[in-house]
Amino acid sequence: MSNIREVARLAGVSVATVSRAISNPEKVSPISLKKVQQAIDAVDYKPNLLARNFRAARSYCVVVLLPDITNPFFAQVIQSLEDRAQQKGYAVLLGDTRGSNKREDDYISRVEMRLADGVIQLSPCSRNHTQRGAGSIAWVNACGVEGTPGPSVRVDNVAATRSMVEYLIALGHRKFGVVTGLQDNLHSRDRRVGIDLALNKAAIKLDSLWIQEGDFTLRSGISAGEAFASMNKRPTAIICMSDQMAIGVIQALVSRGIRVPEDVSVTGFDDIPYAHCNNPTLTTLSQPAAAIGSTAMDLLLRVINGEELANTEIILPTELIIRQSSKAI
Amino acid sequence: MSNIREVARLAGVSVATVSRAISNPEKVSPISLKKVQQAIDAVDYKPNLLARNFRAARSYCVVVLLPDITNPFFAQVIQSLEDRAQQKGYAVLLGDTRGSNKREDDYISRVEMRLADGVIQLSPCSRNHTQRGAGSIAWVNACGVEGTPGPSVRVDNVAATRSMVEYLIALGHRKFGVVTGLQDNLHSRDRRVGIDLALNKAAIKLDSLWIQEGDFTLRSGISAGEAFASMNKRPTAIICMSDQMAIGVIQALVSRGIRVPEDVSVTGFDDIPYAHCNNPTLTTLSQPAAAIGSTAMDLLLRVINGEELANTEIILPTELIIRQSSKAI
DNA sequence: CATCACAATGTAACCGATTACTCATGCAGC
DNA sequence: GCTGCATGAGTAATCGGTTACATTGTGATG
Repeated sequence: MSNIREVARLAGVSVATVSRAISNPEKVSPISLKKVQQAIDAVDYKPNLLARNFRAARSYCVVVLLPDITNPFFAQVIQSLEDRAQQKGYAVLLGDTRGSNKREDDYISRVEMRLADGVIQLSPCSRNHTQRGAGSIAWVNACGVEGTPGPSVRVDNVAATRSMVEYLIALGHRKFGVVTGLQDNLHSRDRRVGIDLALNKAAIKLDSLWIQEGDFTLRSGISAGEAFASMNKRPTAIICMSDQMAIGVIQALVSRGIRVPEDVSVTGFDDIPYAHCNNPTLTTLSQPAAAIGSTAMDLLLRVINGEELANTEIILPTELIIRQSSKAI
Repeated sequence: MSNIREVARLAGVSVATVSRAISNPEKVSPISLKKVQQAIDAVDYKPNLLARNFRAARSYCVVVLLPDITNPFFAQVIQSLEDRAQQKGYAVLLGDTRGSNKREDDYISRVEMRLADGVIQLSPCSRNHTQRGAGSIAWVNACGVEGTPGPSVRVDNVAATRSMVEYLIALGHRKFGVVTGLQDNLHSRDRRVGIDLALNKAAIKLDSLWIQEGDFTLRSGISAGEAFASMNKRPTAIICMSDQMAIGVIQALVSRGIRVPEDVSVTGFDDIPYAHCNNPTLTTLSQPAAAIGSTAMDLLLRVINGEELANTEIILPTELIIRQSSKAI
């Protein structure tokens, strides 16, 4: 493997000149530049960026922590994150935690050990991570909830689900089912708050039998749908906290002969691409995945470059997307 | 930021002893070990792995090149890849190329510049990359096609689509539509070969009007479905080269009042999770995504560790999954 | 002609770890 | 008591770049 010293020798200049020829060509005479260029071509020299980064104490790498890359919503966010990262000369280390704290810690320690310059966390931060060094580590939260410490970008989950429930109430619904995320997930909490706000205002009570706990996946949606299908009395509208779960719920209901939306309306959250390819197409709350991704990356790069963003919180808009899976009672 | 010298000073030992205490504790006396441990705790020392890796000339990072992370099939593969990588102490750099050769080259150059130890390419290699150093770069192809140079893991695309067409012929179908990937994509070619083999054997001709070019995405499936919907004469079965396209095709057909499978059967390829949550559920060819991922990572790590695998080719089985979207004529 | 500014280049320290090599010490065996 | 060996620990070179600082040469200016 050729290194800078070999190039210098071949070009008849010093290593400093070679280094400058590569990173500050304007500081090198045209003659030297040409000699260096020829030597580089001759030995097919590629600078060792591991060495460069080591010297610069920068890895030009960021970790993206997410619970599940197979969730199309996250896939969209990470695609946009990565776009922006690439534009700025950064690479994205995939940190699919699958809900494991140990894996999350492993990835965070990569930053502490300088293999990455920062972390973007694509989920609410459930653990108290201030003590884990959110102070010392460049850290941005995306897709989180109200009250997240540090810089963050998110949507207003409370207002979003509230608008969904208000819409359903306007359609005449009074009996609601809810499919939540895991109980200790903060998304579940915020989205539930929005639901309760709208229900309380309309003086509607939520039957606890009709609250099913899921984990945002298709599979858990199917289970919840089966649970609803096997009930004697059913809600007229089921609000799901993710599109994946909504699609699962619909699948389970339909396969048991319960029609959506004729017998029951079902709504989702996220507006993943499959939402408008489902049959029936899915009424849902659209999150701006691409904007969340690029904004989060921009924030993180600013933090990495030393800007003091403290608790900068960027809130992006959701949109109620009305499709076939909901109808008036 | 504390470094090894500071720990050594604090512990009253040499840097060599600290280094050994961390990586070869059995070579250090219990007394020194304890002093070092205390010093490490005292200054909250984290070894700089960037320095370590530089010294070792290893990045413990691999690049995964894929065309589109929002395709759930790739998401599943990469999840399994990453699992295995993490087990072995490696990290996964996400290389979503979105079909851009420039981006692909950017990622490959990260390996040449030692920021990554190897590449797993999750798509057929379309360009002649032997000259790009598939010889010098640790490189494994996954999800490719017959005749890929270097180590690879894949399914038999020809046999798979052939079995699908044979199944449809057995159901009585004679008029076939096909939704392909991009024309120059090698998957399209192989899968087409399988289709043609089965059709030729049954002496069935393919009408070129019924061959639609897509790009494996939902969107392109919708376009293809619209094209079929607007035809006067339609095939009785549409074979799609990805589940995403099949779901898009079904969506477009159904929204124009064409029933699936009563009016037309539609089949996919991949068996993504949405395939069995679609309405109708999708008849498709299942690829072992998780096995592909872990096998590819295992292969790559062997190559990185100097094993000579040459043209090792691992072929994993597909399975014909019959669901609701196909029926006898 | 002396002085100075500036451009181009070279020398060598440096980043933070690992590790080959050296050295000191202690103990067993004769 | 001497030799030989094992063990533990220290010294310093090393990885491949970057860059502060030193040096040289050139041309402009008074």
